[in-house]
Amino acid sequence: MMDEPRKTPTIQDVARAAQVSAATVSRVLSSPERVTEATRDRVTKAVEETGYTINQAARSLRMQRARTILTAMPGIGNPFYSTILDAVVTTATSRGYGVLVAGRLGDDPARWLSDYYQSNRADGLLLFDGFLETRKLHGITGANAQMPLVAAYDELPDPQINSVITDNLQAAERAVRHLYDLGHRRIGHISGPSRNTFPNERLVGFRKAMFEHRLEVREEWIVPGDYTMDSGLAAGRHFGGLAERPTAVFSANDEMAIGMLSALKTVGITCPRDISVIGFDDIGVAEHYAPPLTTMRQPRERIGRIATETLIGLLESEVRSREPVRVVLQSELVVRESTARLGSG
Amino acid sequence: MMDEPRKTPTIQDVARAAQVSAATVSRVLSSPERVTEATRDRVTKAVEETGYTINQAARSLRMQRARTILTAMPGIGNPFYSTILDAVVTTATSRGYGVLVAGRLGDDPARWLSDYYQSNRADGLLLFDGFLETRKLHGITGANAQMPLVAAYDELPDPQINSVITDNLQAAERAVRHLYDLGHRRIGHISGPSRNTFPNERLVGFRKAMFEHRLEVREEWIVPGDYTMDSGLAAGRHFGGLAERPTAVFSANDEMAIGMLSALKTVGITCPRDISVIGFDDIGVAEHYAPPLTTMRQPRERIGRIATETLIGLLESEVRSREPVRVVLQSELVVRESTARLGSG
DNA sequence: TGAATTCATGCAATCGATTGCATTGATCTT
DNA sequence: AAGATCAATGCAATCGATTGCATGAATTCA
Repeated sequence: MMDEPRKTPTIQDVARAAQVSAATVSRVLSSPERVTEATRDRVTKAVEETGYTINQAARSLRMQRARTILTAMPGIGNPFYSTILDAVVTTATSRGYGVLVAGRLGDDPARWLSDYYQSNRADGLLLFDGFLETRKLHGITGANAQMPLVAAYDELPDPQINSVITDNLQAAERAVRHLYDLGHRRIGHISGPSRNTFPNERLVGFRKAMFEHRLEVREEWIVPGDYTMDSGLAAGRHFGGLAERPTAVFSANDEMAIGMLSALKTVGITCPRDISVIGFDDIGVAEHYAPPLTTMRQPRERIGRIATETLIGLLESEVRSREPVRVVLQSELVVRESTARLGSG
Repeated sequence: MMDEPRKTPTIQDVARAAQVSAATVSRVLSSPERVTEATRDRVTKAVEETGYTINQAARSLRMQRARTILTAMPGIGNPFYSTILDAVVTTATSRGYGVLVAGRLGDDPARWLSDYYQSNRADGLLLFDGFLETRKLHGITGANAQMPLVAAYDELPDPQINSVITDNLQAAERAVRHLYDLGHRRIGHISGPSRNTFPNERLVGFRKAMFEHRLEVREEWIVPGDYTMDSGLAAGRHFGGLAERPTAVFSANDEMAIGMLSALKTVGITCPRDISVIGFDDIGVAEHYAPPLTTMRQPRERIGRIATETLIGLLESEVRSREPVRVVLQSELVVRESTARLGSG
């Protein structure tokens, strides 16, 4: 018996083995109830014997659907997004969908992404990249390429597009209230980047909460960041050099909080003795940082799962409803040791 | 002018617009030199006008190649792997390949993965999961499904399969030597998990280095871990409860080092005053942890890039060489503040 | 029992791109 | 000038699965 490289079996091979037509095999696979039990068994057996696997390329071509979703995120290396991606993959896989990951987007992201759709590689898009301008997005949804799309990122997505988001305003208020409740009155903020026209949502929430608590907002206590540890480091240096420092800081994400603490520590300012810090996201290290970080935990796993389910639901429903889907999730305050009662140090 | 949903243009549409046959359009796209400049221009123009994108499903079906690679990793949420994935996506995209991410593997991972291959969804596999047993892997490479495969993970992969790895033995020795040079003689280790038959490589390197430096290896100073922060935490508690503690610890990865420090801090043991720690990988937070972590930096970006290039090279070479490819990269010692000269605290 | 209905299955067209072979016209050779 | 050579292009088969329609057998009903 030669060990020759026999090709992978096709539906025809199965049909021959089961002594039926290819059409019947196809039916057994997709709508078994339409086939007699006897033939069904014969076919099932033949499938097993031949080791048949459906050829997705052929299937996609014929059905005009790839059973694959595309994901786009600003940086997969970022632990925040990678957790979401994990949930996306798990959910999509269990529903029989593949997950493609888009690389760094070039000059024309909309075109780049919709190419995946036009070329029949992906049926829909999960967009986790808030930096992609809404304006450019219209190239994806509008025009001739109507790629189904669910956006899931921090900042307000265009209300016209389906989205799964967390309530940043409310979360920012909770964060500030937590600091307020601990007695802090001089509160600073490291903000995320603002998009073109809109100010950063967490920054807005911060201002709103400060106003509601009748606290003074000092502009020198609001430092713009870009969600990287390095920008947190810069913010830390800024606060460290100030004559009058806030007693507590709300950072728009954990990385920047960590960067800030790292910078402050080098100039002898320790947390929570000299300054309290609350972060955002609850990334993996937050719990084990020194000190363990108080933070607003985003339900990342849920974001990923729900966004995926929403998209797949969209793909599989015949009627495309006009109303965009909007899911708003809440973040959760996780109190650890980086925030302390004022003066307790 | 109606805004009716015109379908995405096919090669036939382009052919009609350019007044040539579909065959010619195809040739302009794949081997332009075989076509007159005049027709080539006409076709190029027609492609632009129609906004034509090649239908990958049809192409895959005809060519029996999907221009897509599959990646499998134990946990995408893990920052170590997500950085690698980032590099993989960037590299693959620039070479015109898509990247599919496999979900959690079920009972029969080999079967599961090779299904992607048989079903013409992926042309090859990048395997970053060392926990997948080599024995099970043979189902992927052997049998009727000869899926091209490049493995890139810590532990010794089967020498028969292509791999991109780092030299763990050497790295472990460097780590121990660093501690030794700082005057440490009582050195402990938090190890990664051992695979069935083989002991963990970094553990082996640790023992080897200890032997070479003629240092005593105390079994109670070697704590098994599983690369999670929680297992580092447990290790920290273990060390904390010991009557005689090591003065320095080599942790098989950064997360466990962080977990350990976090546990030790709660019992008043601080780093580097009371204990020095060197980690492994140089994940993002290592630099900004308190204290900043000394670590063996793995060239994650290179691992991802080289593995991808190797796999694509394999896919595109006509002849499948019998000799497996093996690339061995070196890790780099990054000295920060978690390691200090003995007695300098 | 014969007509009507139902049901399982097969036939063949189709999805869109690629490519071996055939054809055409131009260029070269002697 | 006639045949040989070559380059550019078209024709048509092919990849493998799905599905509307046709067929024939079995079942139901009068």
